[in-house]
Amino acid sequence: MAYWLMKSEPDVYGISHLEREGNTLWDGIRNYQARNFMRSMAIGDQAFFYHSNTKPPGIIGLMEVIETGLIDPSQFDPASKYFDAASTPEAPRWDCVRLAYRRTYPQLLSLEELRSSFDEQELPVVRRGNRLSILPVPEATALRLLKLLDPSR
DNA sequence: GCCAACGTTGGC
DNA sequence: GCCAACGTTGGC
Repeated sequence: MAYWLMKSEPDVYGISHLEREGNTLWDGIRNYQARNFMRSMAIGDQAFFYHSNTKPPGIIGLMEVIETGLIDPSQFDPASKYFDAASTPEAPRWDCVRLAYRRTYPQLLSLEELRSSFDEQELPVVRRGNRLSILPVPEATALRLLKLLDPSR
């Protein structure tokens, strides 16, 4: 079982949306590196939900991968901002996974706090200018994160 | 609003 | 294949 960090802007799609829906298709990823990380996900993997472009940014919740290898339908929808005219149903370019809501933490663990606890090797999201919206989290880092997020467990 | 850190595109 | 121009993400 692997751990991941996945960013989303709470104004667009935040942890409260996911809590309401129960699970969601993580679509709209249009970066090959991020897509390849999704391709390497397995059912049961845990993903930290990171609120980006907000004040303050940071980890707010936990999700679980419940389906993999799904074709991203938004690439074929001309009305979608994620429409990709170069992608065909015969050879889809973008795929995604389905994530289930697991929990919302009582307090957001801010980027500033993350920087004081982890270096760039342990948690790449702390690197200045890191734009990748999906990142792997090494197990040792994940276990420390879980403890920081919920000391009672 | 600024800018760092990329990724993408297209001319050559 | 190189690289300049441009676009995007996202922190500050």
